[in-house]
Amino acid sequence: MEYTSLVDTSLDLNSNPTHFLSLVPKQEAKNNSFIELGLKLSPVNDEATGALVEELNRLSAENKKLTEMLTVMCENYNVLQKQLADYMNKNPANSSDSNSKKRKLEPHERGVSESSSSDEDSCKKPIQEQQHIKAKISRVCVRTEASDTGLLVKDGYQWRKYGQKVTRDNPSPRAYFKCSHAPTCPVKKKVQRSVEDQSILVATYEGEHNHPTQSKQEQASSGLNHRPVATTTLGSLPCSASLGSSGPTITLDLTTPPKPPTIPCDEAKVGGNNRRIDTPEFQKFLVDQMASSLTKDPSFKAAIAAAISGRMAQQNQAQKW
DNA sequence: CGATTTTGACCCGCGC
DNA sequence: GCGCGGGTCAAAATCG
Repeated sequence: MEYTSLVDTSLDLNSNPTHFLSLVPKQEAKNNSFIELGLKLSPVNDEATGALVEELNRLSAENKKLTEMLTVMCENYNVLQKQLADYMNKNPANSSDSNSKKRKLEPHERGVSESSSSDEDSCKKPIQEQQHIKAKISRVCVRTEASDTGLLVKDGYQWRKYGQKVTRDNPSPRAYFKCSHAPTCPVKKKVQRSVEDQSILVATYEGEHNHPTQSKQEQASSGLNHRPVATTTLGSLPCSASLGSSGPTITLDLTTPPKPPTIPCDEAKVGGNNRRIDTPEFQKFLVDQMASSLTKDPSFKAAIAAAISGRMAQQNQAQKW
């Protein structure tokens, strides 16, 4: 059992669209709802911006409370894990299967599974240290066309591929990239297709960029890979987020049109509390978690900015026609 | 012709 | 100590 399964915050951003739309006047929400995500791409309306800042502050406070709740959950998880270990010791026959399949974990898997231990630790570690770790490694999942075999995840930065390997646990090759925008930039990126779903590219970023991203024009011209994000209203994008010690994982579905929220029953339970994911309180938490995850990750911000500006350019073109 | 990608070789940490 | 596997290097190939 992985820690992340207990705090799986996977959600469709569209799960509660009214929450987003209620923050700004309808007309503006239609065109500028991405502002909730901290992407100040165009100065629209000072009043609306002020209201949003206020809303963000309120959500930050809520987020703090929820972080405390998460800490409690971590402790509960530790207790459960100990109980499981005891049970496994008493019933070795049941555990033989997992023992026989001893294997080295993928780095990104390690990131997730280590989240069990490191998140355990993180419950005790100072918050500053946790944030330091989270700033160093982040993961972004991008859904692509199944037929698309490329390993390119454009995110507003310029990358130079320096290696490719086929790893043991995943038949798809893993590509290694270095940031080539600035020679001194220490950031590295690993991109590999997900074992479970070949259409999902998992990009793992290590380090932080010590330079600004590409210019808006460059981003717009490069666009997002595979398929441009087909909407400026990010709130309707099929998207999910999950927590891990290696930082938040964002999954963007760039291939499917926005769908109504569909949350599997078993995913709708959180931890042992059987808390429903569709409660307003929990959805608020998820949305807040999403927003903070997105705004924390500069690469993701750049990717969204590129996608949005690209889309806006498309719309401008369409209007001219 | 410079930048980028490809790919085999090498290095190094880890488990046995 | 040895083998395995992930990560990196660097020469050759390719691209624009």
